[in-house]
Amino acid sequence: MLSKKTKYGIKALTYLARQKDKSPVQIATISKSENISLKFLESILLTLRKNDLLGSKKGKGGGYYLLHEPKDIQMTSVMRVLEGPISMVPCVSLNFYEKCDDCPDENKCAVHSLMAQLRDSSLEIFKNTTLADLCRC
Amino acid sequence: MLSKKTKYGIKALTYLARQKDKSPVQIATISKSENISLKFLESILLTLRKNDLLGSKKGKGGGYYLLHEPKDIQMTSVMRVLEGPISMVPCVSLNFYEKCDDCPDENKCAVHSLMAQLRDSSLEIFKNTTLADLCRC
DNA sequence: TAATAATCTACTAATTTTATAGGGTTTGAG
DNA sequence: CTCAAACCCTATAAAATTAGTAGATTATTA
Repeated sequence: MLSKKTKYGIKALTYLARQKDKSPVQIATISKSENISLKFLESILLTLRKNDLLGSKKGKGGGYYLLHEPKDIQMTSVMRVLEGPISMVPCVSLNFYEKCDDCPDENKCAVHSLMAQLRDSSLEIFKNTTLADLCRC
Repeated sequence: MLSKKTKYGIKALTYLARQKDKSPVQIATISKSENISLKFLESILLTLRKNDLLGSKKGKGGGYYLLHEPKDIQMTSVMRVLEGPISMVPCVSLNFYEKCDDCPDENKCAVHSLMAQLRDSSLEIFKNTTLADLCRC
C-alpha cells in the first residue's frame, strides 16, 4: 500500500507545481486546499526540503517552493524520498541493496526474479513520469 | 515492501511445484528446506488452502499439496491472496475499489493516474507469470 | 482400537510502521 | 522590535507485521 505520507507529498508537490510564479506557499494554504493534516504535512514538506526537492523561506511571506522545474522532477526521486526503495524486496534494490538472510542463493530464488521484473517496470513508469505530467490531470 | 508472509508463501508454493509427484509434503519439511519459521509457515499454508490454492491431508502421511498445475497458477491470484490488492491505492483497485475520503474528484487526482499506470503494468507481469515460470530459476 | 502424526484453532506478544498532536525555537521582513 | 512563518523535538494511539505457545482435532496405520 502507498503510505499517506507519499500520497500527501505528491499532492503537495503538484499543488506547488501548479503555481504560476515561484513565490513561497505557506503550509496552511496547501493543507487546507488538499485536505491534509497540517502537522503531518509539515513533516512531509520538511523531508522533501531535506532531500532537495523543495526550498523554504522562513518568516513573514515565507513558505515552500519548488527548487526545480516540474518537468525536471522525475517520480523516481519523489518515490524514493517519500516511500523508500522502488523494489519490494531489498535483494533486488539498485539503490538500497541488502542480502536476504533466509536465502542461500538469490539467483535461484523465485521471488527474486519476479520482483526484479516488477522493479524494472515500475522504474520505467516512474522515470518517464515527471511532476509536470501529473499536473495535466 | 513485500511482507514476509507473501515471500514465504511464494517460496512454499514453488517448493511444492518442484515436487515430482503430488503426494502431500509436511509443513516441517518445507520449513526446514526454505528456512521459514514453522508456525508462521503453518498459518500461511492455511490461508493458501482456504483460498483454494492448496489442498491438505491430515494424519500420518499427510501434508500440503498443490490443487492445480503450476502452469495454471497465475501470480495475480497468489499475490491477491497473500499480499492483498495489486493496486497501491484502493481508488484504482479493480477488485477492492474504495473511494478516497480526501479526494473530491479522483479524475483530477495526480496520484490516481500514476497509480493506475502502475497497477496496469504490475497486473501485466503477474498475469503473465505462473508458478511454473518461477520454478525455472 | 490404540498410538501416532499431522493439520487446525485460538490466544498472546514483541516490534515496527503509520499518522498524527503539542509546544517551543529560530529566522527574516517590515 | 514585533510578528509571522518555518523549523525542530517529543510523545503517542492505532494498526500491521511477525512471530511464539498450547492444545484440539482428525486421519492413518499397526
